[in-house]
Amino acid sequence: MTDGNVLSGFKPGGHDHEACIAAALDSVSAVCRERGLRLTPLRRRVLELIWRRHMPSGAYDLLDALRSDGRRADPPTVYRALDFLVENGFVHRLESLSAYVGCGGPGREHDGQFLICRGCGQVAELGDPAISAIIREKAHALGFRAGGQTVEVTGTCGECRGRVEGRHAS
Amino acid sequence: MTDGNVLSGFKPGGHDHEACIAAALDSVSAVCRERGLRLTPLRRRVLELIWRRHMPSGAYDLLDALRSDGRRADPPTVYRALDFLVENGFVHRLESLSAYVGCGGPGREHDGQFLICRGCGQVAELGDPAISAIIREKAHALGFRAGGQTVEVTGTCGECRGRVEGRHAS
DNA sequence: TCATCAATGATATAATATAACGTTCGAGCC
DNA sequence: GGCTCGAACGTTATATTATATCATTGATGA
Repeated sequence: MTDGNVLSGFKPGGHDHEACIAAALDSVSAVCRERGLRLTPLRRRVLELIWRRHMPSGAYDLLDALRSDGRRADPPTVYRALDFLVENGFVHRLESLSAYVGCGGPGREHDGQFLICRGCGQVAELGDPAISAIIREKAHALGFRAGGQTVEVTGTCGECRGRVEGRHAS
Repeated sequence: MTDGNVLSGFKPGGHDHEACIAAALDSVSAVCRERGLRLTPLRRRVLELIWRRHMPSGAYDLLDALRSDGRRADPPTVYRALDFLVENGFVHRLESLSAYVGCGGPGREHDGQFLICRGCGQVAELGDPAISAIIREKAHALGFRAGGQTVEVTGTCGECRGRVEGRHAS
């Protein structure tokens, strides 16, 4: 019973992370070319840093990382890059964490739904139309016209639960 | 096609706001008595302020209001009261606004879903089990055990849409 | 070449939130 | 009543997240 709505899953330790970063950058790069958006070196670098950590990044974490590059950077620098990335759907902001993650389906219109693991800190992104639709419908029934949806679920991912249960099991 | 899952709707201008505040306070008061929780004057006052504004309140708005009471207050004062109110389900925090609203179904276990009107700033709260359930199920299908859900929808309420459409209509 | 506008640099400050420690207050017990 | 204890609150300081503003740079097209 798998479904096709997982935009980005929990990553087991061993996945090819460099390839995964490269694929994300290429994909965003292609969308920018199509749409005439400017993926400047700064924006590209911020996007890369977000993918590289592979877990929600705070704006000030990114700022520190930019400074480690040797680049002078202040808060507006990183916030402007984030604004660009979020507005264009390349990165999502997790409201409940004040943090940012790469979008698993950049260029595709969707409301993201996020599963945030309390154990490992990783996040999975769903782009499940059934969830969006039921929320939109229930809102509509109240006369409310829905725009953007924020759906964030905290809990425990399979891998983390496995670890804990393994430790506690008889 | 109404349903019973609206915990707190958009309030038309003319509703009896004093009664609505009083009812909320009484209800929380009763739950505290049942559970042996201490609804101290400060906590009660913060809760009342939240209901009185009837729209999401920032912590520093509440702080200013407490100071207007003549009371000395600093950030930890209001944050501690909010912690108590949120932990016990008397108030919800809207992550996307960093603001707080009164819970429409205090004492009842539920994941709240919030409709946030961009026009009037008011918020409606749903406690819709179908929404919670589908999110929990989709998460479960990925091996994720869901804890708390944050569901916040921005959009336009019926009343505000009516106003805008009225103005623009032929 | 120059005009223009988007992007970035740079400084300052706003808005939200918590850490740490001291003081008061109230409930239960003697 | 007086004690003890812990929760609530007071108080100071600081951390974290975000934006306003104006100057500068740099790419693009007239």
